[in-house]
Amino acid sequence: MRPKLTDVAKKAGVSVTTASRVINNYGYISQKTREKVFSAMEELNYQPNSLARSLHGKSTHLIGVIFPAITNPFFAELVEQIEQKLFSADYKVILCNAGSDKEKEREYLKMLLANQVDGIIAGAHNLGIDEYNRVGLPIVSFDRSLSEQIPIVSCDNYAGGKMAVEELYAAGARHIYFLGNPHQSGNPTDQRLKGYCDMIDQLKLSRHIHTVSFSESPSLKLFSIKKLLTESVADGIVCTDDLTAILVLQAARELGIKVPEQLKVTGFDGTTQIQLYHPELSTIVQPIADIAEVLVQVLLERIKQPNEPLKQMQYVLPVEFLRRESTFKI
Amino acid sequence: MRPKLTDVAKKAGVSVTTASRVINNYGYISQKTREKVFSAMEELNYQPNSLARSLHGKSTHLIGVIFPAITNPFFAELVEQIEQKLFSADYKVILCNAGSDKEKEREYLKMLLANQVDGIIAGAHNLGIDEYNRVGLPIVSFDRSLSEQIPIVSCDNYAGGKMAVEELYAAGARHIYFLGNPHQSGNPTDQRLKGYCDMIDQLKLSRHIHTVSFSESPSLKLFSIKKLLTESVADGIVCTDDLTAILVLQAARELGIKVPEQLKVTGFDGTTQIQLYHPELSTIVQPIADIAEVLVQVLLERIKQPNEPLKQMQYVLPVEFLRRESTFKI
DNA sequence: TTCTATATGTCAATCGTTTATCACAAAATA
DNA sequence: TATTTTGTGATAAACGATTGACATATAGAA
Repeated sequence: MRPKLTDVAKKAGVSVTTASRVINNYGYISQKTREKVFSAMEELNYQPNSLARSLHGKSTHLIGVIFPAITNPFFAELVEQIEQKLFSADYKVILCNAGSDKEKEREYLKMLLANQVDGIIAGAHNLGIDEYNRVGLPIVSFDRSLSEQIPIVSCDNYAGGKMAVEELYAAGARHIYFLGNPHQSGNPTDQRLKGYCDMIDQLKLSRHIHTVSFSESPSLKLFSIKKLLTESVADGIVCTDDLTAILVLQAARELGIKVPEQLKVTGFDGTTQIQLYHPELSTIVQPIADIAEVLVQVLLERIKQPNEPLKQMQYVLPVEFLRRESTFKI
Repeated sequence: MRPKLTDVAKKAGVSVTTASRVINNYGYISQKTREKVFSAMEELNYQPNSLARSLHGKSTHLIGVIFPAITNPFFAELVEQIEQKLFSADYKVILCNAGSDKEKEREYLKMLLANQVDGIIAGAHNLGIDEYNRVGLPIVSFDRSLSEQIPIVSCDNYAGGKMAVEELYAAGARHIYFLGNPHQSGNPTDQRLKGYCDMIDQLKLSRHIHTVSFSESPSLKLFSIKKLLTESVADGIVCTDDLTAILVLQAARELGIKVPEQLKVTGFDGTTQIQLYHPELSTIVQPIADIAEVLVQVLLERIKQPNEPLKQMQYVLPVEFLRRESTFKI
């Protein structure tokens, strides 16, 4: 049995009240007693039961963080940043890896409520708006509008889409394809697509929109990309994420298509990992650290002042183009 | 204010006792009341406060999972597997990204205790044995011996080290270098090194052991790898992890060294991600799903029967060699 | 000496939920 | 009709910690 406050008090030779006074630092306490209690805690490896504490209205200092998959380097880096920032603010993370599973996300949401988290950062979006609306807790959403009440943080997906086309065009590509997830309303990828379309139109090129399912297995994805490359006349491809872009590079290599000479490719996300381990890939870089920072700041503000009206509903952070070999001009 | 049991009872027009009976499914309850209570819960979006519940001796069904960094694909995949398996067993994960920070790991350990987790899976090892010993909770360790009482799950690092040398030798390499983290006692990498040494001796080759710090920034790492490649006569390199191996490939490419003609390289870990996005790399594949399975099974057994003596202290899972282009025989 | 700041203890209520005990009634069974 | 089963409610104790009210004691200051 884990030790409790009474055990500490007994060991220190003081009353429970005094022990509690030491721990919670209120009332008059002599230096001597303070030390006695602390060393008793130390000896017993005592940790105040935060469950019991929270019952008293004290906050749990727990934040639920829901994302689709930490094996995706982008989410991994974002979650790690979020975790670090919350940790410095003395909050701890309960990580929910919801996948693309509606039921799992719902389960997790319930669990977070049951565990009295102080707030939620939602990055997985399998559930409908109303389910998030009913939570009755401070929530901040990443990259997707959940409801009127929930602020959204995202990068400038639209500008990213335009930028990618612009760069490919400047590098000489004229048959610029878009390769992304199947359309799903409300999805941030839509903005990237919109950026692509608008810039294509502006340049008086023609649109070529292809989709590969995100959830599809990468080997299948690779297969359909090869099909696309052989059947099309593309000399430029805007991918909606880096992993897809790498598959394109791979497919091109296998088919003997030279990048960037015959084909230019851009990705999206620009994680540190991809930048380091695939230094040949040009990409739209999301400001991951900043996104994390804003998510955390906005959430903590909501937690501290839940009744303040929202200052801002949308936080759109700028993206940057990282020019690497895959879009070099010949 | 979140709704409580009394609110549900009131809304359903029953007593708290009855409501509790419905939720906890005991005693006599008519179908009618059951429905009334459930629909009241539904309407209020009620979740029983798991804090209060746990106070009553019910388990939290929370597991602490401590790892150094989820941005490392190996840990990401392992953690994701663990999370999935725990979820199916109706346990939820509190993720602790401890980095290489002793203090942070300690903080997290405290937090997990305070939150009454049912058990811990420890994959970060900044802390000493005694700190884990004092926890007084079911713990399972990944890849490192923590104490006499704590079972360890790992892959067969020793066999992996031998296997890598064997493969490089078979492919024609005779100057086989070892590239890994600086020595740190108790570290599983030591076993990989030992495997390397034993096999090198057995083949009557000479040992060449080089280290690059794990925590070092990858660009620095890349720099020292280039230095190694230019200054040495290596024709084979055994890397202790895939990421390092990829840097070696990158360095070789930049230096115009042909892989596998002039240099053969093996990695270690063999995550799905690396296999997919770096299909040219030969590597020792750890059975990630199996490791997760064993970690979870052993832990859950400890939780269910904390007093049973441990059946086994070490669970060593087999590794496999994945032969790809980087170790092709010319 | 009297007053007060400091230091500690006792006691009890509280947080939200669970659960045991009693009590009572209606329905089903003998 | 008598008895048992089923269904519900009221009450209170418990989980571990917090906190306020109150009592008491000692030190030093006025």
